[in-house]
Amino acid sequence: MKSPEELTDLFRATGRKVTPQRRRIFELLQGDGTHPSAEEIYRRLSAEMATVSLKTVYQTLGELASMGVILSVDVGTRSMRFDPNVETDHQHLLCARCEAVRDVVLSVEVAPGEVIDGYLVMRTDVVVKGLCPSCQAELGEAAARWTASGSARSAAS
Amino acid sequence: MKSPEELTDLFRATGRKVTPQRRRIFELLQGDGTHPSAEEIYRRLSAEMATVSLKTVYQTLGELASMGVILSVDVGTRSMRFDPNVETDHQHLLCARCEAVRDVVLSVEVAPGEVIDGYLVMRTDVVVKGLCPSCQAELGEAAARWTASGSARSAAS
DNA sequence: CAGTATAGTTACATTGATTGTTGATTACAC
DNA sequence: GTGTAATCAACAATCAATGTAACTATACTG
Repeated sequence: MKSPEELTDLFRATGRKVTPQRRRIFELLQGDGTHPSAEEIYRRLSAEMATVSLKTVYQTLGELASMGVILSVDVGTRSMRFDPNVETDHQHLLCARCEAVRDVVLSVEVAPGEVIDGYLVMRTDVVVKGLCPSCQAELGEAAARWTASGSARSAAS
Repeated sequence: MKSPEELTDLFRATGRKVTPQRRRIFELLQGDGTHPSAEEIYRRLSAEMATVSLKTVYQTLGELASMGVILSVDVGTRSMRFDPNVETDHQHLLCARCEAVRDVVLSVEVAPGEVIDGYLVMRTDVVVKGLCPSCQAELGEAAARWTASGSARSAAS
């Protein structure tokens, strides 16, 4: 992701204003590989700026996403997750238990521009659902059974 | 998907009751390849049974899904889509414009049971986003531009 | 460096999909 | 047929996300 300074310039250059709340959101996202939700960013920001509104967070994240500076990722958890990694093409790993999300590079067999079953392909999104290392550790040998059973309801595709 | 008769037996065998509304939902799902949402099923059902409630539809679809008779599919549209095809392993094609969903068989490079980046894999879901044939036709040569621009907001992964 | 247009902020209301609650109704095993 | 547990319909509630409107602050301008 671009640095907070670069984002500040980019925002001003595109007629946007940079407020303390926005600058802080830029900083919080920098190098964050945990794919936080808007609520999570809001939680962190609220700790320092008691009066920020959730709306401000959604708005800033939305602008960053529409500018292509971050990615808004839908992995089937109820809420959108935000990913500062736009440099490398990648897919996502989702923990079925704790909902941790991690980037993973996979080769995708369907490329944009191709036509498959009559559909003109734009993009292909892959979500690999499994158990993260710490959830495996917490579950112990129950992990194999948990994965076999498909975990929670809603097969999510 | 199992036939309405088989489902009736299966429901009774598992202590569930089969009401006219449920039987009709079984029938509506039979061989439906359009991946209807709960609202869509409700819309169709309401045409014949004016007083059905949306809750009943959600409840019945939820039970069918938890019994493994249908799949509840999350392709990033706001609402869940339901898929009677549980026989063959497949992935999904989503039209970015009209939100039509179609099954597609793709080879997936990550198999359940494997460990990737420390994650114990349970399942891999692929959503190929593009333009369906009729939307391409409606857009004409604008189709290429539309797909290039990524269409609507929210890159959905 | 002050003035001001305009974007951003907050608090609050609203939407849309889905789920919870409850009292009335009904399927179905006996 | 009848009893009783499951299901139903109507309504309220939830959760993520967005819309509204009055107020505030940023960043050009002179």
